Amino acid sequence: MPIHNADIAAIFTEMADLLEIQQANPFRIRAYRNAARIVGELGREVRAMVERREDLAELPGIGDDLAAKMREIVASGKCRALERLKSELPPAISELLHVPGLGPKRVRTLWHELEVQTLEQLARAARDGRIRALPGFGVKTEANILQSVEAHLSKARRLKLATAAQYAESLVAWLASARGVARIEVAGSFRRARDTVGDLDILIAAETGSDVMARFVAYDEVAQLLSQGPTRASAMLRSCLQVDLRVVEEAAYGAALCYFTGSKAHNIALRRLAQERGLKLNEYGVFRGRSRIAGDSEESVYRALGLPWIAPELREDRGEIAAARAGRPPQLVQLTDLRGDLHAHTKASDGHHTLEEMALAAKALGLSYLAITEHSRRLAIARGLDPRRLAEQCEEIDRLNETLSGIVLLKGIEVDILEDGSLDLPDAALARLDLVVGAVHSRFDLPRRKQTERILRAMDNRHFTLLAHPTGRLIESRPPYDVDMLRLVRHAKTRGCYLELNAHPDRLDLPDSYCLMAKEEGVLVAINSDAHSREDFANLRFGIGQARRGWLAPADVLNTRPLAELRRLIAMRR
DNA sequence: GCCGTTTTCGGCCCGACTGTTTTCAGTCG
Repeated sequence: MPIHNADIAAIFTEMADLLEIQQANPFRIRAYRNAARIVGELGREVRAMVERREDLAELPGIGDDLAAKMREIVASGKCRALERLKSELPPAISELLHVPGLGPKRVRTLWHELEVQTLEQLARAARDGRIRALPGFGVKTEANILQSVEAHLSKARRLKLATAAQYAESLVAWLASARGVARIEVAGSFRRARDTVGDLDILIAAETGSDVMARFVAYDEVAQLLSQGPTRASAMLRSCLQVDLRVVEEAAYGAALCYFTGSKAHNIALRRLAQERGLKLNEYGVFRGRSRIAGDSEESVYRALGLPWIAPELREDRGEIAAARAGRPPQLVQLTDLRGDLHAHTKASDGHHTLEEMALAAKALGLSYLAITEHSRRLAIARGLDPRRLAEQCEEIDRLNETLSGIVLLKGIEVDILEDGSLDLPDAALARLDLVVGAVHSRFDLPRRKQTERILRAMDNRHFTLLAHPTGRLIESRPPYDVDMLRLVRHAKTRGCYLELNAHPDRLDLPDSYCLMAKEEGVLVAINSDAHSREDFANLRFGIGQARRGWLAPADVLNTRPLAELRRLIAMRR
């Protein structure tokens, strides 16, 4: 069985959970959690690194011990240390840790005193009223546990970023009109533009006497108030989205924004930096002794730590602090840097608007070119084009371009990459297009080597310009197909073609770590809407968010180029 | 378990809220 990074990360996470219940050294536990995160976010396959005999211990946060465990897992699929831990503890007990309100101490007590080892046993013990008698527990805790378990069994999932944005924007509008609110922002993973969001962290700067907390409680989408203090409150919305609200004074707003934006790993690294400088960093500011030396703005906080401001999308402790420290923080691409969009559909296939409607919508967004890329004939369900219909559309585009001003339509196609790596339309049909976007829409189940070679072969076609949604993932619903992305990226480099970052909120594909890989390998990425309607161009902002998470600068993005340069970049390989 | 121009040992981030307590432990972010 080939071992993927996610498998290794899962093993380390489980070890951390079990060690936590065993009340092991907390820093040892953190080392495992840290390692799980590092491996999970690593752009490269650990398996390949092992095969190439690279030194895993060179990864920050990975030492000799964890490197050896990773090699063991790659070689055998197992980790003896985990097997040993599992033999010392009930098999399913780590599930209990994931119940809100239960940490290692309580799980341990439940296990030792009541022999509770599974979620079902936990629910039964709560219903029987046996939990309230335990030391440190009470009637209320018991009721909370029961409710949490039942909610947990019905599983609240993470929301896609675009979905969370809808809930966030209406709640923010409601809160912003409260008395005495000076500033308000959604922090957390939402601000970092993660592709999914577990909860909303809303930060507010307000005068004393503001009624914002009361207004929050009165919000009509609040289903349940989970906790409420003078400065902090949590609620579950009817949409099953949890919202954490925090109110601070303006002088602390920057420090609090920094704190609640995270990530946790980034915050820990910042605090460590503060400590090195003899300072203390918390959500109220940067302190030297008892005096606050920074905190009203994020810039002031970073400055006090000797750093330039770091964009939220970078704050994952993936080297951004070192880069900032060295005076080389990446200049990140912005929505306004985009000059065009290289992937869109019209009524001709499965889109909803006409060529002209799409062109005018793109122009209204400030774009100066738009590639029309319908599906090809193989995708019959989307009314994919055959050579004849494609030729007709090309003529229509030529005619339309004569009347349009301020926007140029490019002739393209989203051609299916067939199972053998050939393209779904003959070369003669592709040759007259401005660009060819290739995409995998079938046989997601091919083994890694075959899937990789399929796409490599497609890139070998001299008309191939751009690989659409390169991993094929659908967020929260379909995993990526198994493919060697590094080989794809390097092949794209040698063949002079490019990768897409599909901005559709269900895709956000390339994922951030592969954006970084493309950047490092010198392959340009096109941030495309894959619009099927006029409204879909708005999704470009989510693509930009993912690109920024992947450290992409304007120069790393294909469609920041003016049209003439874009044509030159596309033509180079032909 | 990791890490290191102060260190190969001894550190490792910090505060709010809840529920259970009579001053604080546990959990969470």
